[in-house]
Amino acid sequence: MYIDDLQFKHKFSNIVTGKIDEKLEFAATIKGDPHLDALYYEQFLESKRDLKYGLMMKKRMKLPAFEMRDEIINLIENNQICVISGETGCGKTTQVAQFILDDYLTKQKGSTCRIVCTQPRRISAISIAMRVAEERAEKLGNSVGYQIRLEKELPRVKGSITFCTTGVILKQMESDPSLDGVSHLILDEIHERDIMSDFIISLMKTVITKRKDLKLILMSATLNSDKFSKYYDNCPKLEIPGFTYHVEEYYLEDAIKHTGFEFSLPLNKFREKQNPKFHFMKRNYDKRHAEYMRQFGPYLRKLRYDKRYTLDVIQQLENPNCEELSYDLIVDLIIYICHKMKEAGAILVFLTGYSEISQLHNLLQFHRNFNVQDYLILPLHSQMPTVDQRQIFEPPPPGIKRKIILSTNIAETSITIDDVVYVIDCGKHKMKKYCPETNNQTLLSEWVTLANAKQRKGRAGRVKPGICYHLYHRGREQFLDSYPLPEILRTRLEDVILMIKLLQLGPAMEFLQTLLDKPSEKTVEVSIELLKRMNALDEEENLTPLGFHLARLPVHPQIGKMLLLGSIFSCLDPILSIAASLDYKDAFQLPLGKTEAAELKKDQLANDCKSDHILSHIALTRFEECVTQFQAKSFCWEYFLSYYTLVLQQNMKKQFMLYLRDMNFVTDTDPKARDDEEFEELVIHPDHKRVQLHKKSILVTEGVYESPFLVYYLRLKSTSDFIHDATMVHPLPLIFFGDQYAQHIDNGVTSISVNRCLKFKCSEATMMLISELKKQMDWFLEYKISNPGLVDWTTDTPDVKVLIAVMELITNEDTGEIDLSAYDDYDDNTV
DNA sequence: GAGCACTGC
Repeated sequence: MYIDDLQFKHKFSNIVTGKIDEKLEFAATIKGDPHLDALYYEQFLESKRDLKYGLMMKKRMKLPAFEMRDEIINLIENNQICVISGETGCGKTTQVAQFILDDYLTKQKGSTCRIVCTQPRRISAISIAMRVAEERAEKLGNSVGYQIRLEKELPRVKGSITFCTTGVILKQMESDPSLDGVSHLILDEIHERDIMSDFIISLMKTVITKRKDLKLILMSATLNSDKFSKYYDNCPKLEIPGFTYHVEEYYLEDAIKHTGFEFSLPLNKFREKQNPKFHFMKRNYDKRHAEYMRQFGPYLRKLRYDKRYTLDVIQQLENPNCEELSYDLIVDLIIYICHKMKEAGAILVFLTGYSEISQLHNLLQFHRNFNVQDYLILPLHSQMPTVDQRQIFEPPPPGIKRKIILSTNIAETSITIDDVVYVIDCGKHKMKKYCPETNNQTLLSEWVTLANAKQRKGRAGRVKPGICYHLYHRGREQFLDSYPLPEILRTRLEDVILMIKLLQLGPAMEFLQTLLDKPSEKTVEVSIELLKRMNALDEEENLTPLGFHLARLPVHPQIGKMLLLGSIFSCLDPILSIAASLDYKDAFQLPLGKTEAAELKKDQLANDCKSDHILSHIALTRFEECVTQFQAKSFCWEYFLSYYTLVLQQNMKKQFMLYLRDMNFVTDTDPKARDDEEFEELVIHPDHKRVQLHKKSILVTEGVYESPFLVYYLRLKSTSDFIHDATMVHPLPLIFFGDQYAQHIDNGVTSISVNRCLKFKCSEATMMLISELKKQMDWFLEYKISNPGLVDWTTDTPDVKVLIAVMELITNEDTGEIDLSAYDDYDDNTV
């Protein structure tokens, strides 16, 4: 049996080590269909006579893009690749694809036109598709459609436009890299520089050499469109002027001038209290002050010379703390706008995160110069329940003077509120970063870039002229970066590397060098190392059978491996829930001012399971058990859960089952069909660092741990080094599912170690037993992964016996049959 | 003792 296995693996590696070029050789050119051409032409003429079409056309004609219609069509027709740039409001996203399609339809060659337009976000893919269908006086599913993960409304195959997320088209290209049948690929919003866009831009460089009849249209904001044109050998570029209303831009100096705000003197509280630390604080302050003046002295001197601001204002700016987030200043500004500014419209305040929103919300609630009843204050954060509410988009109810939205950068691109006329930009945002040298992920607040500031300002000018306050002074501006660091330079690359391998693009490093911005060699090395350690790549960096499965699954590789093991061990249902929750997002919400109640309900739901992972499964199971939508919504309301997140998690589980069935790991797509017992098993990330359990984990309140070990998925440094999700585990699962297994005999004492950092004392007999079982289990798992198929638990074969023995051993650990105790000096990563 | 934002046939 195991000899077959080796042969299989050998054959397998031949399948996946080809080159993408060979696949692309078979790329076919698109053939026309005269019958369809005529039919689509007739239908097009028909829809043009529709009253609604005419009405929509009047609006479309006002868009700047419309005036450049012929230029755009000619540019695309005469070039295989081009860049179209334009600011928000120019209409490029809704019009360019329609120009192309209408041109084909009119020339009676509609059957040869199939446009795919990618969007970075799910919501935009749907809403743009709906808008475009409306403009064409059609329903979705005729000439316009969309596709996002787990949701689609596809248009007719020929003569159509499909709006999809970049991830969807990339996933399709894994099996169809030549984009068979697609005539135009439009990559929209590429200036955002998300990983998917960067990746597809590079991938297309190879594809277009073999698909000469495929047109590639790159669409970006004007600011950095040159970069894309240069990347494609200076391909032609067209700029569409934007259309937004003028937004008056103010800075910190103006905010101080308008409100008369004074910052508290930095050392006051220490002086008052005769604090013994005063001298230390003073030295510290003096140093910061000197540094600040070195940087901004010239600017402040210029201000004095200009006389545009009073000396009082300039003195405020000389305080090195003046650019630090001041809630009092923001409150004063909001009051100033509410009392002094006549123009109706909502106020949008950009803050960095949850606690800032919460604090400002509190201050406004109880401020004596601010009559809360007159205003509608809405916090906006991805984990607050308000994101699912329509209130945010609707005009304030009668009797309410203004809508005031306190938001994170979610309102910068993802959520658009049309009636905003005033923007207050705190000048900072939080950003996730990865440091390969320390293998740390961080989430810290930092200065925004000029591109962010511009985008925030633009949010005030969507319906009429607006006003934007940036809470840093003009002197700061020259020190701000132009653009945010592209996402590909800020993350680990395991999934990107697996994609490179599945697409047969050669050595990972070589391909990554061809990207618009190249990730550091160290990051690539660290990621390849992890994939090798997981046994997803072999020593020559080829996909192993396991790697092949992981590359195809639409989840991060570690979560994919968990899914495969879950199916082999027949405990899929909880594993599917955990995978959906970890890979997508936690469904628990954080309602402002009700966090304690939310925590209590969470604990109640957890029912002492000592696992955030099992808790996510409980939440989803209880949700799935609800019979009616009303029940489901009440359940969510009671436990502060997001209905939409749970629906998506539920659908993800179904999707995972389909994948596992196609890979032959299961035969039935009912997740509970073969679950034998409840036991979970997770990927282990050992580290020698001291870490803290994040407060959102239910284990935080747990006083006594039966076991000193936790497994986790996400570790992120913010105010401290936090583990965000955890499950208490006993030593044996760690030994069986951890890697780098080794045995030791030191001075006659036998022990077992895993992950090079956890060492367990045990008797020699135990060691021999575990070692033999582990060896056999690993063989069997590798075999099952190379030759997927159901494990037949009813048979008596040695393999099944091994699995059953392991499962019994693991689940009965607390019976104390086995002597196993942790070495103290090795348990560094326990919490 | 605490939670930027996205995304996958």
